[in-house]
Amino acid sequence: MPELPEVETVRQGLLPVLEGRRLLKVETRRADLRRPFPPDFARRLTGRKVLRLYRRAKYLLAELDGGETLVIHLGMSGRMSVGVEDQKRALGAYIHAADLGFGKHDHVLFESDAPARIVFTDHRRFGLMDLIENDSLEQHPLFRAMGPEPLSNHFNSAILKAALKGKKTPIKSALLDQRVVAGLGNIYVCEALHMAQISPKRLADKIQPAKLEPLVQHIKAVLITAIEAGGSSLRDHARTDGTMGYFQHNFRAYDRTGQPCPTPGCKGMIKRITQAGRSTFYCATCQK
DNA sequence: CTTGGGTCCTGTGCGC
DNA sequence: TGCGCACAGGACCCAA
Repeated sequence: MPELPEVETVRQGLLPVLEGRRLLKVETRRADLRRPFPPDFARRLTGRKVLRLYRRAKYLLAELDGGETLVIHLGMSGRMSVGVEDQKRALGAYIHAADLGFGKHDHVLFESDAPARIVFTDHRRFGLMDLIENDSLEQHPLFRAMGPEPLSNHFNSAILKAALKGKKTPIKSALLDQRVVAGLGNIYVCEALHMAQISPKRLADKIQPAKLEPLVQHIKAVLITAIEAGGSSLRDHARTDGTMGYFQHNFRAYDRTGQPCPTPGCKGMIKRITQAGRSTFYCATCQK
């Protein structure tokens, strides 16, 4: 599910209940997600204070007192929700018993001293959680080869040019490669390529140099706009309060098969093709 | 080294 | 209404 804008939206929703707060209780409700939780995961988290909640690419990172960082990846279907009972209690509303129960795919519970009850739900279980020493975070296999953060100054046309040099894959696949730029997924790659009017089939090292800077700017722009919209809510993504993002209403190409191309003056239709096993949506008329 | 394909898992929507 | 298949915001792992 979540690409950078969705993870950022989740981070912002969790800030008031996690950053500067202490974890009073942590409970895992099964032994693994994509892989097992680290040894004593819940026990090692209990009582720790979250000094800072930040994001790297699609990872949520909670820096804890004691020199370790809780690493969370939402996979395809992961959600974090702040318990409705906390919101209702704040409003003085009646708390329904069902609000306190667990669903079938609620895998991790965090309680902070906000106070708040935060539930991680992930029906496909492609998500992961780990606890890593701060000093070894950058060298950790999850982050070691990761490319630049797209909204930072470390992501620019010169860096992108170097990263694409010699790449034999289509640009669509290259931009999904987290070593090239970290945080894009299927939606925002399709959207950025449409905005930049670059064909997803064009080989990565064959992009005209003059088109690289616009591509970089469109990538940044679509991410920023999507964050402002609270991300895209298709199937699984919701904000931590359960409300939906609305960037899906701004899609130009993604999931718009058969609809007219929104590029001004373009008479094309959005097509769906498969690249590297994933759907690509684009306009063959204006994307060259 | 790079690249492509299969795989993990569950749920949903479609055509028949 | 049921069944089977395709597909879903991701990213490993392994073979070539």
